[in-house]
Amino acid sequence: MCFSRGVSDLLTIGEVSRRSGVAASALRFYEQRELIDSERPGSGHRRYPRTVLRRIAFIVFAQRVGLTLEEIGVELAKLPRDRAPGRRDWSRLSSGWEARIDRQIAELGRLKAGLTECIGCGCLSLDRCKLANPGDRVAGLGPGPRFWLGDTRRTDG
Amino acid sequence: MCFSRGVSDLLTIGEVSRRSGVAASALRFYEQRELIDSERPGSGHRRYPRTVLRRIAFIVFAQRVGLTLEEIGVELAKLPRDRAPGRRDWSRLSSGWEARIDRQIAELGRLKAGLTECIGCGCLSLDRCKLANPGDRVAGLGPGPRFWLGDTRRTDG
DNA sequence: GTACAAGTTCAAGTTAACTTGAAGTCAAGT
DNA sequence: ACTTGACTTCAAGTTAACTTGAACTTGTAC
Repeated sequence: MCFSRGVSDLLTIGEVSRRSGVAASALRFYEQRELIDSERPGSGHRRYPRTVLRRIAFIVFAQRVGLTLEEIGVELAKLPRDRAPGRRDWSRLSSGWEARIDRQIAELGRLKAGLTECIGCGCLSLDRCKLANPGDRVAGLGPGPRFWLGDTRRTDG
Repeated sequence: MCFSRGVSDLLTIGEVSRRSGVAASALRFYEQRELIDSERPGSGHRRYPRTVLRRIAFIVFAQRVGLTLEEIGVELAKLPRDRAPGRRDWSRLSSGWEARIDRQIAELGRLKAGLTECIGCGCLSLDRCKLANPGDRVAGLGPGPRFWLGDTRRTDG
């Protein structure tokens, strides 16, 4: 419980974890995936500059929006390496998120409308209701492992 | 019953798979999880009554709505065992789905509003923005993976 | 100087919902 | 009878995003 680090610019992994709400194991995992990085002065213990917090914030936000860590890595790679990323840089990366959320909302709306229709009329059946058909599906939507629900297999016929 | 058409009433697993769009392996898996069942007359091959299609439809829909197979199993267990489930039975089971979808939409709406605010003002930071950590869902959700940060909130208040 | 908290690596485990593979059986057409 | 395709079981693999555990080292408070 020592907060005597006021002078130093660098944060330990525990401090970063506490400040970000992201577990230390997750931070090591992110580093392994090259989403963040750290210095190792002397002891081998990780030290992070404060800017890592913003990077972590980006990762957490992006996950909420539905990006995978791989996609997030691609986005992060677009940041300038020669200078500290500014507000505009971050903003550019997240510019597509609103549209993405809108699409998710729209898809849920269609699902809801379809449910009302299908259950209201009692035709809860795969023959009749296009709702469950893979033609109209959207992967990565909402909760649940969409990977397995999507059309991994061709369903022609 | 009286005017039975014999075995032609029963479907093979391949037929059910084709009609439902659900892979045969998934059907076996569902049976193992006791979400559906089958007869085994003679050969050991599964034979399904047509009513299984409606049951499968329910499973697929429920997944789209975001229920896990375990939750779906609980729901299906509420169906009457002494008679064939009717429209009302199915409808009762899915009565909460619309509200559930509405909650998901509302949450996405909040996310979007928060994004506009946070990115617009450039405060993309975990310190300031409550968005990334609504309640305490990000930190300390207990063991196991925090899948997608979107679903692990069975404990919502 | 000695606890003990906090850090390290690495491999393996967790979760959901399946899929894949191996090795064998059954059914239908010719 | 033979061939082909559909079916069977069972165990193990897949995916993402981490977590957990073991064995060990470093940092610091007293």
